[in-house]
Amino acid sequence: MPRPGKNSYSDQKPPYSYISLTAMAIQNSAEKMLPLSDIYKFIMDRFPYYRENTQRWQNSLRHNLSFNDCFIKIPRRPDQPGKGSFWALHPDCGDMFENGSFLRRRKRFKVLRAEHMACKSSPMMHYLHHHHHHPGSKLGTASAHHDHSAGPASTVGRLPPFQGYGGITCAQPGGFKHPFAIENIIGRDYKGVMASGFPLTSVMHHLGYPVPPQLSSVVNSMWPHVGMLSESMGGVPMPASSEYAPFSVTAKGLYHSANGQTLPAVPVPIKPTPSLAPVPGLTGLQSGPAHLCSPGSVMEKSDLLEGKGNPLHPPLLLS
DNA sequence: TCTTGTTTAGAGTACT
DNA sequence: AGTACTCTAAACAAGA
Repeated sequence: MPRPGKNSYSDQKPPYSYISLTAMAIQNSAEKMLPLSDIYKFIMDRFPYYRENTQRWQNSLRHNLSFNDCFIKIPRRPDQPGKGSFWALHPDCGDMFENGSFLRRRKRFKVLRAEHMACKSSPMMHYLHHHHHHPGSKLGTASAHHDHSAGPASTVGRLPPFQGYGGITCAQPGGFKHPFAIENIIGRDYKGVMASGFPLTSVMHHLGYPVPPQLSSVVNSMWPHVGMLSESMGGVPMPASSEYAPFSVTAKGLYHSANGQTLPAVPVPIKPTPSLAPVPGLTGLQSGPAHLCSPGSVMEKSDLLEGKGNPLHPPLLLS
């Protein structure tokens, strides 16, 4: 069996669905929204597999963007010339991949008719609505001394300080953590991992603060093809990895909490390809639900309407 | 013309 | 087994 590492997975299909790849790209962007071409670029940069047969997978990807309610289209402003719209993640789509598999969602995200009108037809209005009524979040309050408006200095300079949905509480009063936020991707045990100082960088990123290179380099070493904290965030430049980080990272120390227990910190395909060998020290995680995203569960829209509380996450404890 | 976006359809696969 | 989800293909329209 080929061992993870050098070029093992370079040309193999990544263990992610197009939906997860797209969400990754969007979530990784500074503004939490990307034009189609940038989504393509992100995927091709990170996954050599997708540098071929572009017509095929790009068609599928476009299909996914249109078909799935978890993606919303945000029109360009008149002063933002360019082709196509921006694509963002629906603020309520929550933990689509909470079962730990990035190949298959637990449940398709579907918006209600009325909301669909607001989000799909006029997503920017939806964004404005949410942003207006939910200007803060638990993440925000956790660092209340920071000026929330001091977001990422709009690296592209083409948009207003659109912070994406990552900081919007929306229907999750406990603090919305997007499934593709690094917190959810690499682990749920905040307390344990916080001890290593790791998710702090993501939180900082969420809040729009520059991240010290020494911190972001840790992140990049764990999830290099995602590059959550890339050069645009002031972190170290992220090489286009030829490996799939979840199976090749050497982050043993970071995956273990203080009591030595191994954390379910990697996205695991339901049916790993033979070459997707488990990382030493992560045995037992490659099969079955990993629950790596959060202990919360995706709620039906009807549940939301019935006011059954936070459907996704308990309040985030940062202390 | 090329890119983007929408829609329909069918096959394959995982989940319940 | 039935259902749900993903992937692929294709046709078509609209806009840059």
